[in-house]
Amino acid sequence: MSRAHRTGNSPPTTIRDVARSARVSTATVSRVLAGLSVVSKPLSKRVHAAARTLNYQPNRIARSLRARTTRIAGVLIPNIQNPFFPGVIRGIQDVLQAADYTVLLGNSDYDPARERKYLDLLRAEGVGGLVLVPDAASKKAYREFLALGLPMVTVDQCVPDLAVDSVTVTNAEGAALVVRHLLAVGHRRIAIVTGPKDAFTATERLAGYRAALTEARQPRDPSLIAHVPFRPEGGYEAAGRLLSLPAPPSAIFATGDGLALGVLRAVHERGLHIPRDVAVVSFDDLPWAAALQPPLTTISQPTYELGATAARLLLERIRDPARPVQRVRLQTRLEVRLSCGAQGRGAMKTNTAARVDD
Amino acid sequence: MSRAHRTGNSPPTTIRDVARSARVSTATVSRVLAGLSVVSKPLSKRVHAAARTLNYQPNRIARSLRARTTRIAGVLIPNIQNPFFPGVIRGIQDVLQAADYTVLLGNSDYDPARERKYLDLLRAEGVGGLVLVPDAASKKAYREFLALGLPMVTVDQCVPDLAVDSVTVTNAEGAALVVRHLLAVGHRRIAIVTGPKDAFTATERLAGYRAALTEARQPRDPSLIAHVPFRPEGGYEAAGRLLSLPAPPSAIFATGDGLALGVLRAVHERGLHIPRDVAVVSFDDLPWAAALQPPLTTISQPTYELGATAARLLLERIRDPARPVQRVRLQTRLEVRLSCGAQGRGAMKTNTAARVDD
DNA sequence: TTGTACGCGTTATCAA
DNA sequence: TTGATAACGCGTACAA
Repeated sequence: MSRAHRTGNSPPTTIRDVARSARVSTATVSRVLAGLSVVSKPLSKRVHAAARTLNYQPNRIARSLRARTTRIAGVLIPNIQNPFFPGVIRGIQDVLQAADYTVLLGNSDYDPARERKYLDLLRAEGVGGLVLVPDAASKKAYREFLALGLPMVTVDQCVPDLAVDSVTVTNAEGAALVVRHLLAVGHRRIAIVTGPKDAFTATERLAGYRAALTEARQPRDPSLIAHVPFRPEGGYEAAGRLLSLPAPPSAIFATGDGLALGVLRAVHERGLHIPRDVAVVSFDDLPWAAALQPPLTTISQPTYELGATAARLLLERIRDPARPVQRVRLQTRLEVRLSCGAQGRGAMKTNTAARVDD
Repeated sequence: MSRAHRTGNSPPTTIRDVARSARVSTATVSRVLAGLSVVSKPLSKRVHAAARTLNYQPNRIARSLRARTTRIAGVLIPNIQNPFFPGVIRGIQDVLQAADYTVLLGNSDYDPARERKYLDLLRAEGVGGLVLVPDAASKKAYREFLALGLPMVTVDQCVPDLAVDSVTVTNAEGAALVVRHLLAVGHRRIAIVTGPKDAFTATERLAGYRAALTEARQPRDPSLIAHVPFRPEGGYEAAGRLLSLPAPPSAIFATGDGLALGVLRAVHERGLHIPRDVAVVSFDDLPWAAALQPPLTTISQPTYELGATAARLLLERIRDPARPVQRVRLQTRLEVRLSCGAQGRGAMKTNTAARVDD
């Protein structure tokens, strides 16, 4: 009696309720609903009917306990507030949800300790797999996770000598595209503001920058290369230094839109005009890049696809843990707008934009 | 033998392993680790030692099955890609994680069907509570969730006649701040671009706009009010219409930075100068607002605190399901920058900025 | 204070 | 083909 009117919520229907209602055993109900085993037509019908009328939903927790794994996938991101990630998360989620997986999201905040803690938590929650934007610092933790036999996929960044599926973009090629375009438009002193030396994307983009310069037989001035944290403040500080150089650059390539925000601030504070006094180009193409004045020329990344692909890789690995490691590269694309000076440098106008677009 | 070298991963240690190692019963282990019941010193010590050396982590799934609830909290957001939400999520996550809760994140995409599905899923995963950015469309689904006795908190938006804890900001007051400032700076034809009529924040901000106009005894021109979807395209379209008016506004108040992005594009496309030809003010103060040229004057919202407060309310409600409903309002703040024409309108310069800042 | 034993809701094994 | 029953790992009556 006291149970009956508890808080007004009736206890959820279990497999036993369905079994009783259909006058079969719980085993039969399970078999019918799993659809694997063969059950006779009449019983099957009765079970389905009972399940429907009782609005039976299998208890995922009990199922997990039994199966020793859940249909939950962990997603571990260094910083949700970086506007690059939401698109990725979205892609991951859409694909996983379609496969009846739920997403458990974590934020490591670029802190190895926090990351570690989250990894443990995910394990404890019994996740069936993990999509991860790795941080160079915690290779050991990843190894442990992998050693447990848990499926794992890396997005955006790679952990060099870890045999794990990964999805990244063509960082070097994208950076080279930028530099080639800048050269074509007439720039000669091109600076690069990139992330920490141990960050995979920072390194690759820097490599692309160098390659493009070499390929054009341009000198490489080390003072035009800045390594800073991947945040607006980093870009601000780096741009400040670069613009104070005796021979300042005529173009600054920020390898991320966050960085570019800081670069822009430094440029504006000095009253410099973009692109007349200095061109600014970036990497990411976040939604606001086109709204800036002048609109920002950037490398566009397929964030959604990055996530969706990672999720697909994860599902495949869950299905077949023994399959060979896959390393997928997604294409980047140069979005030529005005901040690079494509149309603003008088005699130097070129049709690079058209050339690049195709 | 075949089990022994499975995939190289030893089976996780259970409470039984600890019990055996400490030469006590599983019940004692459970009691010691829960710390509720009283256990004698020596046994307690042995248990702790055993647990530590075996690196025992209680299985959360088994625990959930037993407790009929999990230490997972659901978070349901209409759209992660809206840069307003990551800050909120971050706040939620920090607080919940500190309380040993994990966050299960969902994206409804403003689609009631998807939202519905996610709500069901969260229930199936046995979440212990829910933090929700509600969508007017699915009031019924929320009611059901609540009827199940599941703790729930609403952020950013309110569901008017639903008795549920909520955290929102002072939308009307913020909007009024904007309008008063624009009036003080000399604007008379002030347009507002806001969200759909059934969106709580859109309505409140519109109310603030109206109130400020009335309070200053200014006429209200209905053609200066635009309701559009809360996305850049909406802002673009609305601004286009407004600027084509026979008597166009001298200032446009976009009630969200996403909207402002579209407004800005429309203004730029017409070759209009901000703030000389038209002022633009916004709501949210996303990280890039200050990097625009001119820097965007906006109402700043405490996104992180919004999330953190919601999480705290949720924890409190979980602890005490019977406590009275709490509706918390967080303060907004006007960030006066240049897009409003505070310093750009010659004779109309005022010291509003200083007045507002304190 | 400690231990035994049951049940949470499933699925899988074994007999019938 | 179907049903009884034993796990999965934990917490907690209840008994000792």
